[in-house]
Amino acid sequence: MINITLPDGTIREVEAGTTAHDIALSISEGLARNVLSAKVNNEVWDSNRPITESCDLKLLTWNDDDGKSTMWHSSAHLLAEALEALYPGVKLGIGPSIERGFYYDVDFGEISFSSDDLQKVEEKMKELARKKSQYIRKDISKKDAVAYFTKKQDEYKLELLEGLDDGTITFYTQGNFTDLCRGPHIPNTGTIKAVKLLKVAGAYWKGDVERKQLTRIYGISFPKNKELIEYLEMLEEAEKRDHRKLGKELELFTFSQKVGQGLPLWLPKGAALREKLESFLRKAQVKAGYQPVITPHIGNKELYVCSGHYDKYGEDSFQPINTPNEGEEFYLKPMNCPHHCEIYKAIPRSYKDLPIRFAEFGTVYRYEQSGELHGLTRVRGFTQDDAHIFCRPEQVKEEFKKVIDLVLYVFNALDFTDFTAQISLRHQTERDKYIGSDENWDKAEKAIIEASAEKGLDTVVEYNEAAFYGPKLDFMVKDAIGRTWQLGTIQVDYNLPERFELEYTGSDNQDHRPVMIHRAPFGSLERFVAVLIEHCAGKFPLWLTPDQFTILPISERFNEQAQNLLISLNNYDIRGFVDDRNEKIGKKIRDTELKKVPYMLILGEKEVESNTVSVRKQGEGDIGSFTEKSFVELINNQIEATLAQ
RNA sequence: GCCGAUGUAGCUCAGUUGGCCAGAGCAGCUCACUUGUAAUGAGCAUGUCGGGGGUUCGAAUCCCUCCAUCGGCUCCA
Repeated sequence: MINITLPDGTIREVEAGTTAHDIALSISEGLARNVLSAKVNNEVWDSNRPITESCDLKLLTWNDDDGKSTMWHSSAHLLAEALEALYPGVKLGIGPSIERGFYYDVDFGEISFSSDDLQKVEEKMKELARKKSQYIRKDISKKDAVAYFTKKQDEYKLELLEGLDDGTITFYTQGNFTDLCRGPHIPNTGTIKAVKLLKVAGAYWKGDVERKQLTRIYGISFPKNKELIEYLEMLEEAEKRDHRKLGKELELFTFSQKVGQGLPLWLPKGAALREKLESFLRKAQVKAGYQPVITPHIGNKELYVCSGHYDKYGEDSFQPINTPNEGEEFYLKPMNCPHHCEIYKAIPRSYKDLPIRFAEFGTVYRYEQSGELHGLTRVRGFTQDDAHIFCRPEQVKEEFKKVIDLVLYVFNALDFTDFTAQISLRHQTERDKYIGSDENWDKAEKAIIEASAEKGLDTVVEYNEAAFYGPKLDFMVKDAIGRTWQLGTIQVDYNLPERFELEYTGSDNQDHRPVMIHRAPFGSLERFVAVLIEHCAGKFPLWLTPDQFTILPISERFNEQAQNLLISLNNYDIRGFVDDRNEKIGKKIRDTELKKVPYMLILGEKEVESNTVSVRKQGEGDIGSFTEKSFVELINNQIEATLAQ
């Protein structure tokens, strides 16, 4: 007999060889039906794999991430089975589950496979799923495994086998398909009730640019069709919110082939939005003790040789700018920090001066690969809300806390309420790949962890995710439809102070090296605006939106009064315009609704006589008549409520 | 950069067995109406059919090439 400890602490004494499925069945039949896999001592197992020793056991269903992964991994196998049935002779790479769904990498040989073919494969998968074929696990010797795939002429699986030790190899079979796989899998294909193949893409074998490119087929599956429909609706919603689409519709930004790939052009409304964001942060930064600095868009090659960026990225940068002076080369600035280091060096610094915080909305240029460019989220010229804090090692924690406050203030004002902070630390054992003393690293890592805890952040710690020059804290933000974006970042840097030989005079009258902190609450304005657009579906917070109201005269007769009202409202520092087109009021309202302008002020005979305006709220409708003053109050109160704290 | 797909008016899209001056809706312009809470009506105009080259009597349509965009891969200081 062995003891199985369940998550609630209860212990079940059962015979060795009992399966997780048996345990589930002893609890309820419904549970047993829903169990996809099980966690045995923290390792995910097939639910029908015999348990031979006492252990902790957690049954996994669709509600567990590990349960979902099991299902998706099994779906990948089902995809492979369908592909083999339809395209005999295809060679298979790997087919894992991913964050949302699964994929399989396939070598179709001479056959060209495109998205038009997905439907057919999907149908085959559904047909195979209905057979409820069991996923059967089998231990196999390396020799037999190699023999199997040699016969099948699948060089990819053979290559995978090379990296595996004899005695650890398992095969899984369902229906007519057998795959090299460590598992685990769901009990049978019948659980896969709904499946959708989403896209086809190229992917390098083993992620290596030098290797062959395989065809990757992405898909997702669910235990209920309803969930698939909901998922597809979510994708549709994401498409509607796409910042590239909304950016065009709302006239925020554009791109021009003539100007160049990946170089965004901000239209007046987009520029207004962005300036609003900048001045918002600028104000907050002044309060937090930052000093604005300004640096040029290019820098001498020597600057980047000193910073180390030339060595690392020189080849992949925009090509150098040459001057009539032979041998003189300038580069478009890819980073602001080297410039800021030189500002730090311009004046001798005392320990009493620290921390020093230099802030700049610095536009930088990076030659991103053409295939990487994507709307505003990945561009070749962008503006960072950059700042560098130079401080003493013992000040790192306090500075971190201040930066966290600033980031939280920004997120709150923009309605990003759901986020976690990722603390990226060194690899736990391999320490030689980092620059800086162990002592300083320990100090900084401890400072980040403590600062995050003291600020009550919801954190996850990731080892081996630190930059080579220091640990960092990244903010992972969930948007309105559940997608995660990495926005703000705070990074400790020991490298640049070293390379630029930055110093300050300590109380001991000796020279000391300051610690540098890079931080950017937005990251880049371009990327941030993109995320913001998708988060709020183009309906920006009132304080930020380019046009807060539109004045809609009932007929041309009231255009003049409308203009006067506009001038008057502009005096209160609120923004809007008059729709003086010769159109019916219904048409003007419709157009304004579609432009997502928050307030519409309707002005006709009634209003002129009573010296009021009728106010209509976007998405809600008529909210009654207001005097000019009460409307201004309405707007200002709403803005204050968002920005206060 | 790589694999695959796409590129027709400002926008969304129709138009391929190669063949009359390349089409529609919306937006735009003109005129009429002077309008009361999500589309007033009539009329007008709109294109190097992504660029270049080729095949052909004839190309938006077929071929080559370049560019851009989209989906991924790789990359992301």
